[in-house]
Amino acid sequence: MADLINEYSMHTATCGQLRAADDGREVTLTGWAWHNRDHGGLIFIDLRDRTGYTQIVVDPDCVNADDFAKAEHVGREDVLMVEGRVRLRAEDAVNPDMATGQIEVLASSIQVLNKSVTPPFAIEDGIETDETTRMKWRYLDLRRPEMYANLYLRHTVMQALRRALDERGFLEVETPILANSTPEGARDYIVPSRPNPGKFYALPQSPQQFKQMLMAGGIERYFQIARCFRDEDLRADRQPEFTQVDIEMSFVTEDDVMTMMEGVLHEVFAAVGLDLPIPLQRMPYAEAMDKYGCDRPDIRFDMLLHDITDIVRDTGFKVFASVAQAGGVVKAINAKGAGDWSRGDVEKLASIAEANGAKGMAWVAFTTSGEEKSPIKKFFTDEEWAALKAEMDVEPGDLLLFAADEPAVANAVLSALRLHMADALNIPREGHALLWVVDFPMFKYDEDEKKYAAEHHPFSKICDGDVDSFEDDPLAAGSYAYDVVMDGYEMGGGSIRIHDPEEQRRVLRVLGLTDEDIDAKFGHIIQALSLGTPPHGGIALGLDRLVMLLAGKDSIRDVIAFPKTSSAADPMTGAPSEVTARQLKEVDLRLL
RNA sequence: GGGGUGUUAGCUCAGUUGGUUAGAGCGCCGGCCUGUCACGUCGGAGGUCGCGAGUUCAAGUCUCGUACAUCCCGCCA
Repeated sequence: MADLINEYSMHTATCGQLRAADDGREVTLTGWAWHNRDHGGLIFIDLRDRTGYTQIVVDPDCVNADDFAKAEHVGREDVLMVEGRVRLRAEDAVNPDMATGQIEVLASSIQVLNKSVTPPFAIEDGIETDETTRMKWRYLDLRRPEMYANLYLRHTVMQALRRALDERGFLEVETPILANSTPEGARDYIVPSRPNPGKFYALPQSPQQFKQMLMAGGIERYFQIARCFRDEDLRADRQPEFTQVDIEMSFVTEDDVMTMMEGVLHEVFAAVGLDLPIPLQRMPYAEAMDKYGCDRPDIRFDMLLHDITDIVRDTGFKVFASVAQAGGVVKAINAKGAGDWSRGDVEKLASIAEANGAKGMAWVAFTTSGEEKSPIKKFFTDEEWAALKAEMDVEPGDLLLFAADEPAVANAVLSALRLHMADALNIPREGHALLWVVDFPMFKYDEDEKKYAAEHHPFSKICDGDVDSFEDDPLAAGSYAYDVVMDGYEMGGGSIRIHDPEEQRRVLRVLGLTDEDIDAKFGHIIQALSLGTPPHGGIALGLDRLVMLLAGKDSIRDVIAFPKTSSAADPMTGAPSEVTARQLKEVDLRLL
């Protein structure tokens, strides 16, 4: 074994990097047997490592009988060490689709370092194997070149972030994983504390409080590539643990944070070969909601929402008129190119509208042959119809889809339909589009809980013009918060924080906390603010989402080495699992 | 918590109106093969049709329940 280790250290080449210029080199290659083509008297083995693959030629005239016999029985994913000589391929044997296709390695010896049983799925790009199967044998999945490329991309992004932030004077500081439960926000993952029976840590939903304490501690510029935990249901872009690039700065304005972030992102994009034009567009929250129906608009295509409430306020179509007169809104999108869809296909869209809270979905189709097909046209006057067509810029081939409801529902419905129609109509969404969404409201009203909640989080600073009286009309108060949106995803968000202890206390009171709650849960923050915490602000980027989008994937699972399934389980390790009675007793817990 | 889709060979899937012995491609095993690169070719093995009930003379197929996966709504300060 010692000899083998020494031989490993004598590697002279990797499988993916040999070229015609290497002709004649004696090399030692290690890797996995990928494809094996046994021609009886001559055997080809594609040997793969993380850099690519090379064709090994096993000729009985060049290896001993033992090694030839080994080559005959090489199976997929066997781990090999091959010694041999690089040689140019004959002209008609060159493989132009292969990076190393100019050459091959004529083996002089073959060692099998480890046999593999037949793998449960092919180690190839583009496989359509079920994700659970891939996750159960994740180490095999990671051998696939595209998965290595995803992790390499992630690495490149992380290194570029570290470099860019270091150059700007940021200190990388680690904050606790065993933290405190917070009353606001997502459900916590909790961890029992053995020395403190009946008490629990919470895994951090973000390092938010710690990074503010670091500002109180005079660090001034902090960052961390931080693991965050939220015990909420999963999505394609949500895992129970995920990674934030967490950043905080003292003595800054919104503009300072956004400008700094633009510079960092520009360098990150450059590191992966992309040009990110900066400064980024800044869109007020209200405009995003008005035109796109959501606060994370994909601005790579239009199909904007139009407010037609005024046009239909007195129309004979009672659904529209009653919503308009009751203070709701009637909005519409124009899906150009869907005007010839069958009635059945159009009506199937109603299920998307209903999934987002609509009671129904009105539509008008303008066929390319000039017909106007709609169940609602008969209710409109000629003037209303003309105004509608003018507002929606109607041409033959258009399909109008309507939502009439309270603004939040109408926006949600049309936002979902807009994205669906962009997919259905193959509207190009290539490249990347980033923008800032700014001017967020401080509060929203939670109808279920019958109380106010923070739109971003309760540490965001309230706009100067609203700060004296936000208790009177919380929903009217703005905050110095900003999101960075990429390709229709919320890729990051941040704010200038409250540094006045009384303002912080007032905000928490609006959220329904008593002074006792505030002292118990946020006393350390209030106290820090009263002890010379500088004005500060920051941002957190969703690293998984950023890398996912840069990799062109639609799930963050593809850019996380060991992700979890939709039930937050790991099919490979079996986590989560039961613990022993003794373990429970040690932390003073009993299962119900 | 709710809705959609799915679960058949190691992998990806097909399986008609409920009907006899459940198929294909790839992979796997064996034979042949000295220029292939998704090698070719000949042969072979491989199935508790997710699980549990029910209807029926008969269930992969119909009904109910359930588990898991995946997408979405709620949720995610």
